[in-house]
Amino acid sequence: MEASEPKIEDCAVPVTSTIRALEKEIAHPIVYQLVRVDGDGRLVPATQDEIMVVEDLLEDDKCESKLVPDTRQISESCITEGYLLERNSFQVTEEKSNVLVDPVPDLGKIDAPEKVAVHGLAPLSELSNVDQSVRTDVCSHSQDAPNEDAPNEDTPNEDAPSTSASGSSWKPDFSKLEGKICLDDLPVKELQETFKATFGRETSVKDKQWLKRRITMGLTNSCDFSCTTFIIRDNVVMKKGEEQICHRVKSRISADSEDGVANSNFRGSLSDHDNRIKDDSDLSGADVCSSAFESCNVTKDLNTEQITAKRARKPTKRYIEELSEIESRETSEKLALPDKISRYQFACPETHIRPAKNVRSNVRPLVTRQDSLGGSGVQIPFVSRIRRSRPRENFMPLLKLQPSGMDLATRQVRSAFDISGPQEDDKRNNDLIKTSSSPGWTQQPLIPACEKDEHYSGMKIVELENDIEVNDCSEDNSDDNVVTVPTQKGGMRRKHHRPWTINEVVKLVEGVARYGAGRWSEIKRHAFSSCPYRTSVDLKDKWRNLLKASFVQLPAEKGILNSRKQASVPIPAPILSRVRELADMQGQIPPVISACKSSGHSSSDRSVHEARSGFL
DNA sequence: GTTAGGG
DNA sequence: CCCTAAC
Repeated sequence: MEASEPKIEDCAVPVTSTIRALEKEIAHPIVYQLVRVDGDGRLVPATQDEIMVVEDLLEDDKCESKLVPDTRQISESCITEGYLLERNSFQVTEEKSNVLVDPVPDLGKIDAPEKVAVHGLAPLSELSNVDQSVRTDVCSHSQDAPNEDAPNEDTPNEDAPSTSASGSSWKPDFSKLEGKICLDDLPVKELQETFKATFGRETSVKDKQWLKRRITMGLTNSCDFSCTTFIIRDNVVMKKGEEQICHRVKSRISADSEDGVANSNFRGSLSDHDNRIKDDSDLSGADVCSSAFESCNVTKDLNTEQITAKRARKPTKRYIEELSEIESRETSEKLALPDKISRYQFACPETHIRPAKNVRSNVRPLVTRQDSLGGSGVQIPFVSRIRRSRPRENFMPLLKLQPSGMDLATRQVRSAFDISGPQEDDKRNNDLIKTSSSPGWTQQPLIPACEKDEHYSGMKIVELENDIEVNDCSEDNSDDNVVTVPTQKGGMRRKHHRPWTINEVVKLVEGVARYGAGRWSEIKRHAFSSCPYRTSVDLKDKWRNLLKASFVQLPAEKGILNSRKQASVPIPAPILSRVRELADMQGQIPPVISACKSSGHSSSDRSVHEARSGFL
């Protein structure tokens, strides 16, 4: 998708690693450097113009954040740690902590480097080694940091604004973290409190799972927290000393165990992606944190040794859809996406699906994804459950075939009598069948009077048969011209839905008898060479349906045809019997039904292939 | 390209 | 009939 686009930089994913001195008003400005990842992976320092562009973008972004109360929620989905900034003293404002990546370069301005406000976090494994004394310097979330020295633990931010995005002086309050806290044990209210302490804003979310995930993730992603002596394991916040096996635990963020709801869903829908599971033990912080970047080919400098297990199989569309459903369900609780956000999505052009690892961690780096399906290559916010198949290609012929307001049945009836019906190109045989379902008629099905089947001849045939019947048989013998001659429309019209005629059914059944079920190509070649509109898949499908119908109908095997008042073509019972017989021979009989078969056996041996089937 | 199966 | 995974 991406690669197919004529791009200048050969799929380079422009990523900024650092931006320099953009925040003049900040006490301790972040020192970034703006670079662009070149096609070969080199980091190209940004030009002055590019920096200007980014500055503007950041300005916009800041304004935007003020308008959007809960930008952080999005950013959390986008945040990707894994960057160890060069300086050990950096300041991250709320706005700046949002990772805002526009992964799809506007072709019009490819030279402009993509704006990336890097989350000021090193991998947790490293940050946790940071001396606490530098904590406030390292991780203050406030712009002016008035009380950066003493996060007041007695008054846990009761006056903190509900939306901290606009440069509030909120600081995380970890006073609650004295001792162990098991998030699982907390009631919703407590969780909400903890949420507030963690994020500095109120939440009305009652979903415990969601709260726990948010808190865990928030703490894990928080510099402040990681600078403490606490770690998180399995929804339990505990002192580092108490944690024995903390090595990989601290990286697991909130992994499966806590992620009850969502993860179980993932499990269900992902059961075929086995390697997911096996990755379980391999996960490390760097792996988790960098996985998103990894997908973006930015991992060159980052923990590349972790990048090993790749998913072997591409996920199915269904997987993507279900994933989207889960995500949308989660995000729907939070906020409506501002338009701006969509421009800042973090999505990896290389992968329209996220690696499974990302799913498992609660970092949700992809708000949107590349949708290569349907060949559009367009980036869409979510893969909603839209119609999967491509739109009907040639419905114009269909419209032509069904002119005016005449409904199908009427048209068919008319054509049955009126030779000069509008659809002369249609085989009248088709119309014969359809007639049986027409309103005015008794449900007498019209059986093709095939010479070989006396059974059919025994059936009562309605008046109009004689005419049509001939046609039907003619089709049976040499319908090629009729079928193959589509119409004056040019090219063969491939109707998207052409009801199966009895004749075709018979041919199919005979074909199955002759070549065996499953040899659809063979059957198509021989028996349906004159029916180009029946593909082998069609034959298979029809056979499947016949099979089903036959066993449904068999219990009440009247000699009559199914006189159900259905619009579909009723299949004569004898044919169904034969279907069943063939199915029996070919071992296609459902075990349940196989017991009660063999009763109508005799009635079905009328066809030419009866002898064959007999000795078979 | 074909087959099997789900939708 | 469409779509897709597997073969």
